[in-house]
Amino acid sequence: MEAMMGSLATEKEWRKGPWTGEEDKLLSEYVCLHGEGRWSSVAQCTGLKRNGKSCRLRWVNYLRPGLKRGQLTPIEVGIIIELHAIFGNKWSTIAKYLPGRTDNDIKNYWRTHFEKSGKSKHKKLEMQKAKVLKQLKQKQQPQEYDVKSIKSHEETKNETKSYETENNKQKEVDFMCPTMEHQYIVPSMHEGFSSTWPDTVLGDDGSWFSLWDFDDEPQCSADYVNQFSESVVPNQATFGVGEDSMQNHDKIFYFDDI
DNA sequence: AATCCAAGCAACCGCCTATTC
DNA sequence: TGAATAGGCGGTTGCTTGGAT
Repeated sequence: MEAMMGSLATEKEWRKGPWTGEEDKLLSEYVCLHGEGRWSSVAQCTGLKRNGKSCRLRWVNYLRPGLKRGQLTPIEVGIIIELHAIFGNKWSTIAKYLPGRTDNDIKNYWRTHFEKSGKSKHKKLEMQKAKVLKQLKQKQQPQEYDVKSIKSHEETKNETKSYETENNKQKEVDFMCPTMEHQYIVPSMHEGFSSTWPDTVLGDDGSWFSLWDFDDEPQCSADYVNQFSESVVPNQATFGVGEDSMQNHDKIFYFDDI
């Protein structure tokens, strides 16, 4: 009876606004003990005055291990552009191909950089996006670079969804540890990439330009290309970083080609 | 130094779907 | 089978910060 009354009272007193360190600690401890899920029980078990949705969001977007902080790398941006052309505003789907980035991160980035126009700083990206979208529409068999493999991957996942929902343990593992497939699809996420590669994206002429207006000329070293190439397995989607750099791949996508 | 403004980000809201009873 | 509940997702809001004037 008391527990019930407490529960009812709690529902009317959900805390909102920024999370404190203490709240983060309580939530993290809860997840460590009970795993992800059962978010509505967090308040009961920990005394947190946060509702289940708020707890889940805080964990997924901020506390979850393995999250990446800081600016998106140019390759991540490229992946987002490509996947957005395929999936539209399916941020959570796109996020699955960018380990360490959340749907919220991607959504915020997209909104900041692509949904606002008129700023010269972003015009090249706008043009690049428009070009990608236009060309993808024109091609019935949009490549070689594998839109198809990504799509079939999603279909396969849908088919196995019922199995996964019956297997919560597996679901948790999938959630915490992106599949190997995903990791191969997004080689840019490998350690060291973001720190060694300048913040550039491919321009209309095939050359790289800086996203953040750095004065330094972007560099596309052979080491980088090799590192990139070696991390890609056959028959997986890959994302081009330059025409000269990756011609040895059977399935490759060049911005220039579309 | 003060003010304004845009970018970035965290968090909330509402809707939809899946699950449970 | 239908209602209730929980979880997931996309859209939106509001706060903070840093740069420009």
